[in-house]
Amino acid sequence: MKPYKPQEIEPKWQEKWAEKKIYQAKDFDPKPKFYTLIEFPYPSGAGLHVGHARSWSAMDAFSRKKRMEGFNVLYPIGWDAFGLPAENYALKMGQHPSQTVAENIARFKKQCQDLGLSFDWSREINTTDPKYYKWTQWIFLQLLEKGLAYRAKTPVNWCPVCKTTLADEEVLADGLHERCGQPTEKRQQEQWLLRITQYAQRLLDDLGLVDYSPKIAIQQVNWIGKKEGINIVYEIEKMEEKVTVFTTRPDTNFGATFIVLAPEHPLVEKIVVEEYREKALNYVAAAKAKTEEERISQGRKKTGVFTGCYALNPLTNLRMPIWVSDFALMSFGTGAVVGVPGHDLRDFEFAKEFDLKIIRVVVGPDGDASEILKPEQVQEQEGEMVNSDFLNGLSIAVATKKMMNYIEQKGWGGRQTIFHLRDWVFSRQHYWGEPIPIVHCPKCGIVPVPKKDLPVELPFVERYEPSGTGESPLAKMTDWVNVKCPECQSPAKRETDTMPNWAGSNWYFLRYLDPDNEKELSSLSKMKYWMPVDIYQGGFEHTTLHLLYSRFIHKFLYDIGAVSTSEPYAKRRSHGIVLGPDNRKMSKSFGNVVNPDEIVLKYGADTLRLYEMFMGPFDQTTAWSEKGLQGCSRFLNRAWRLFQENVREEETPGHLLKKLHQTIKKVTQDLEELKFNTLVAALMEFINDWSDSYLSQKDAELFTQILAPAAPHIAEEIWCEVLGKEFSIHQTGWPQYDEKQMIEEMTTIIIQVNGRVRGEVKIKDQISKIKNEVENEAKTNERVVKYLQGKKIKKTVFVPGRLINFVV
RNA sequence: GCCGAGGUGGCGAAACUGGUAAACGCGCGAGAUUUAGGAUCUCGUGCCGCAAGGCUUGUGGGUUCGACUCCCACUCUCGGCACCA
Repeated sequence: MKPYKPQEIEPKWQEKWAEKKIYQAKDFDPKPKFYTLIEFPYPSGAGLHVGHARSWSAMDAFSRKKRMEGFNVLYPIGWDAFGLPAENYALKMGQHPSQTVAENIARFKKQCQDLGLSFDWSREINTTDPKYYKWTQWIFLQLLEKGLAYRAKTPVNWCPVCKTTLADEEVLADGLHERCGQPTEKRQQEQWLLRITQYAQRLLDDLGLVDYSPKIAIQQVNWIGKKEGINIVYEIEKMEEKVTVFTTRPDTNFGATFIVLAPEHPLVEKIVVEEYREKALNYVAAAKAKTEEERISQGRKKTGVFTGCYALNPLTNLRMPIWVSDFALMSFGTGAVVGVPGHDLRDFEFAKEFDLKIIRVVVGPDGDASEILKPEQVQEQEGEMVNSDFLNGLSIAVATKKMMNYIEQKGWGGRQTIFHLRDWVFSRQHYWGEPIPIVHCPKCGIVPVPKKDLPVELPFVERYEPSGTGESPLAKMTDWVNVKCPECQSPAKRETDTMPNWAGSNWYFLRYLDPDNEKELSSLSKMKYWMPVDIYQGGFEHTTLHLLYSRFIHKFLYDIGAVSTSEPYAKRRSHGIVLGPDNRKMSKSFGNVVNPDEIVLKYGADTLRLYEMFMGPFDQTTAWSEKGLQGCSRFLNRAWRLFQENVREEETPGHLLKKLHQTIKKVTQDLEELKFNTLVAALMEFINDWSDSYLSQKDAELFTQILAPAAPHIAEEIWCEVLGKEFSIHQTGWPQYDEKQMIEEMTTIIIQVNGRVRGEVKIKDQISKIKNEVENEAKTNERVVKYLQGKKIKKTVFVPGRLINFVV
């Protein structure tokens, strides 16, 4: 028998697959299309990660099955090569990013090919290719033209290590930069922003049109953070000015006792009375100077200053002191809060700190109607209104509606919907990104580069370290920066900020459809054929980053008629990450990184692919185990041997034929549902049965076919070299299972007494469905008899073909 | 605090619409083969017990003839969000 040598057979078939171009997708093919998308990688210096290998080989198996089922499958890949990590890596290597990126791409590509992934390489794209980013820039100009890109001086997140601004989505909950892990700061800086907020409602609503796994959809809903409330305008005593607050709980307004303004609120300056002025302005200055980190480190301890003015609560005629405190955020609502200390814990803490009046207007389910003195008494959620005139006795929900109507009728305010989602900070002060195609002219102002002059190519610079001054390194390139204004021809300067790394990934899946198009980002007819993406597989960490951004951009492109669908991805699933053998995140510093190259060299790509699918549920985080890998290697070796020794020129025995059809069914279903772990288990179960038996040539072919998606090389080798079939197995059809072959002639019926298993009986399948027959059989069962002796059977529960339960 | 996911053998995990809990793999034990190791093959392997039998899906309760699965309460772990009005 020939030994199984993956190191010999794998490269052989990889070459032949490439030569025969069997994985190329065909535009406009009459077969039904299927577009499988994986997140294209950033080609890091570390090379392919076993995490990449996991999701790509699983989706490869999925795509291979789709192809065999007769779909015209598009499974493409490209490179997301702009951005901070690429720049940082190049700096570390002392090379230009264009060089390191090219090297890294070459390595990644080789690694993908060594894994035998069925990507359509004819459609490979690279976001740093000027022919590609021409269209990234074109999209920016379209956004500008439609007023969705604008410049503003806003507080932005700043990473002092990477020396650049960041989007909110790039800053983690504890204020750390998601890429480098260092603390970020807030800075005021003139920035390009994109009005993603204008699409907030549609991004929310249209989640109903797509099939995203619930946790992805829910996280997007939370991030968009729609809140419906009301803006209430209060008169300020002895002043012209009025103060507007946003609240979702107007029902508690009979309990409102004070107002708090954010330190940045423009009203502070105007209304603060002389006596308190100095103290207040000092507080404002101090609050503005605080970093995020400092604010967080103070915890919930409330600080603040009084302005000396009072707003009037029209419901109660109560004079509500107006305070300034940094717990009110200028970036949320109107930057002003009405304090209801009895029914909001934060307001309570503030009132306690500064000895402000507390009124109870809700009695909770505990019935406590006493004066509110302790935080535990603050009833925020449920209860019945009290001390609230026309609201008394109503539930919170009813009272809220009633009060909203009342306020609107009285003309004190109007309903307002707000979102947590912020506009997207879209400029970075770095070299390695798409130049923003803008010219700043002293006469004409902001002038877009004419579309015929795109792309604005990134100039080659020797020194591209970030300056840290808030200016992009491109600013030093005077030759490049100084241009004539496209409008008036007078001397002007180019925009030197570049786009964030998310820019190129907003629309890359459209470019795969038409990678060489020089006239448009992708042709409408090709989009009409291929779009939407049928399944998009990626990391959960991109839910509120890339996934949300690209939906926004796609909707915009749809609105201007540049794409054919309103949503880019029909279905989205995420996968779990692969941890190191020590159960920690793989990282150089832990020394627990597993390199796929070494695994391929030692065990072969098929073993690696199989193990990555087998290691655990696809959407769940799992630790790497070399032992588990060996189990998969053994499986392939056993299968290899069985194909050589246990295939006969005879009909397959009945029990094994039945198992084969059951396995075909299981593999078919599991692949469709992305249950890769149980699909591999099913294949293993089958060969365990096969090892005591034999298959006919015809049935051995069927098994090879269902093995092919998961282990494509060994399947091809067996197909062509052992079974003597024609190249290629991956272009054959998908086996159909035959329900008739799966029928069992004998069924095991479980016998229970009082719900406890007391015995079992094997009987003919037809008989197992007849109650009387089974009951007689069961009552005389040797093991069961003693449990029934001397007892009276009160009830008999019979599940046809499954079990019988005597209740005594 | 809020939102989400999860807790099953020594380990990774299975279990359809409520119907034999632990499939498959790892590990472990015994044996075969081998000069030895490794590899391979065979058998065994949830826990307690010599056995009969009993116990077992984070904890406590409930519904049911029957619960990993459904309901209620609690608890722990992980992911996300958070002075968000």
